[in-house]
Amino acid sequence: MKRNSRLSLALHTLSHMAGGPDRLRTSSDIADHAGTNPVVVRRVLGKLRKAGLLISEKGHAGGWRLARQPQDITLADVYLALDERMVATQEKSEAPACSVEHALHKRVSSVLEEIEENLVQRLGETSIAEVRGA
Amino acid sequence: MKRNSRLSLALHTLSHMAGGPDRLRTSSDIADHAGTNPVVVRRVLGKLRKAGLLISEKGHAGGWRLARQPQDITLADVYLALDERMVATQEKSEAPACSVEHALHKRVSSVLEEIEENLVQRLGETSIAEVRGA
DNA sequence: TACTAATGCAACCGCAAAAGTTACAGATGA
DNA sequence: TCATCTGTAACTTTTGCGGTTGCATTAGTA
Ligand code: FES
Ligand code: FES
Repeated sequence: MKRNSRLSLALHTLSHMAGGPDRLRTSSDIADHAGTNPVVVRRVLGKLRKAGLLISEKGHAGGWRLARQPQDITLADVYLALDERMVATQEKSEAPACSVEHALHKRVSSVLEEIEENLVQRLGETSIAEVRGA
Repeated sequence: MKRNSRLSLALHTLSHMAGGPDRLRTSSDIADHAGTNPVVVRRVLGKLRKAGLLISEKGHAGGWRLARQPQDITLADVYLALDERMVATQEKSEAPACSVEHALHKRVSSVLEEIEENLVQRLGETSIAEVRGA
């Protein structure tokens, strides 16, 4: 696959599921479709399951399906479920040598934070159903 | 450093320069301040120079300074200068097995593209001067 | 002219994150 | 009882990126 694959994989998979929300799909099917492998799929979808976006069923004839209606799943739900931060720094205390202008440093961080929030808000305005829709 | 370091480094550096726009700073000074090394700094700032945001002067007593007034440099300028794409896939033809639903695939990509554009637009609303400002 | 100090750039190293892979336990329907 | 699917852990492979070294070039300065 490529970079940023997790969000991309999640979105593509959910979009497919949006048509035929009741049909169960195995991680193997999904992996074939997405050009990756079942374990990677289960890793990503597992996060979506923990976030309550998907339901998985074990055993024979098991698989994955949407936990809600497509119109009730926003891109922000997906983004947040993956727990990545694309804009803001994944802060690790990063102490700068910038002691005198420490205020400036925090200022930069907070601006980045605002941008991140804005992104999430924007993502919240589109649902999976709309992605599929048109 | 950490993840997303290029945008972060660029923003911090420009913010510092916004106070004292005429003073020349060497990549070495900047590296010390940012906790990295001169070559990395020159790599990142080089992109900003190509984008016309910075001017570098070679030779003895050379260094870096802003090419424009801080209020005329937006975060979008910086983001675009670095030529990264945080949301949209850095498309590499990624041919999906998704032949039947090819339209859906493109749809997903275009949604991601819209989000990316929205991000850039948001970044365009803040200038370096404002970051420093307050 | 010689010396010093800076950028610009290419080539490489090393690390860490992420994908890919293998293996297997547990669950569940046939 | 068997086949099939999830859940997870452990391991390997790939890759992006910061870090490092080296050196040509440029430009002040003595
Ligand atoms: S390191 Fe000085 S502002 Fe961030
Ligand atoms: S792979 Fe099917 S929509 Fe992208």
